[in-house]
Amino acid sequence: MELKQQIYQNLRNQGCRITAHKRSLIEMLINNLGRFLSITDLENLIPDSVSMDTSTIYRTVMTLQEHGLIESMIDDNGLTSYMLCHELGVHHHHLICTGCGKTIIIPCQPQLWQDASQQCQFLVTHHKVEIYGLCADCQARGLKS
Amino acid sequence: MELKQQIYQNLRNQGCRITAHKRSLIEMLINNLGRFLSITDLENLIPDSVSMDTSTIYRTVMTLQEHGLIESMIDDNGLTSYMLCHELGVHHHHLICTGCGKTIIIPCQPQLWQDASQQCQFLVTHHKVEIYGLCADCQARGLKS
DNA sequence: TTGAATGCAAAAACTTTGCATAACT
DNA sequence: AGTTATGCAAAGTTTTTGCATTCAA
Repeated sequence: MELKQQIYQNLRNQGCRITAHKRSLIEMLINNLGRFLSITDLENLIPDSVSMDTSTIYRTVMTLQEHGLIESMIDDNGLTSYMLCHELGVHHHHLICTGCGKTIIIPCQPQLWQDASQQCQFLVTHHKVEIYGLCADCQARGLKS
Repeated sequence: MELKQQIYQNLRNQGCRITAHKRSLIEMLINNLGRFLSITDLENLIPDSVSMDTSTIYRTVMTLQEHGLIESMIDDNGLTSYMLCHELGVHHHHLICTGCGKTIIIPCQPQLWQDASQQCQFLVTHHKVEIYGLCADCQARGLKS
């Protein structure tokens, strides 16, 4: 099934309605697969033909998150950005390009902190790993970090 | 030299004045070494004998951060917390107890991303690694994650 | 004495909420 | 028809800023 249809189906299964606004927003997220988008980014991506209130964007990304369809990331300024989950349910992390926003998936390697946590009997519940830098394209474009 | 004096010296060297307010705030941070404190935490820690405006707290932690004396961390709600640097200049990460806020230092493990980044020619500039969970004490106290 | 630090009040930035209306199924 | 979603406006939070005053060196 096409990604979009999978998402619609997932939402419908839990009583969500597929409105024109949700379609637009999901469209924008699909067009930016692999790139984190802030609320402001999303606002700017809304096509002129659509009028969507900011509160609707907030509410919609919250819905998508509750359904496990998007992953989020908090930047150094405390602002949250979102993107459609890469593979539903597969835990991973990202290399995040500060030039263009593109991300590259990297596997999670919990063994890297297992020794330390076991040693002091620390019970790990969750973690945050984000690697920032410049992707090959942005380096080629001459962007500096 | 005592930690407090080191901090004062460092600030003085760059033209900062050691005011009564800064002393109080640094005192609070020293009393909570190894524990991240939010702005609200700091406000609550101000002794009754001292009156300090919130804007002063913001400005002071910013000053300390500019001088490289405190490290910060952004929680899942986008709120920033601060603590005095463990060892100035030594890069590391933390296991962070969500029960009591205590942290345990763990070394940085660049092998987490080195393979992947080299493979796709991604130039890493900085990164964020935070491991959350419950410390031994909080588990013993019966706290659940 | 002079420039940095502070309090206060106001504004800015971001997010959430209540309610009447519109839209989906 | 019944319920969810939306727009709008208002309020809530957190953070920043301008300016007159105070304080450290």
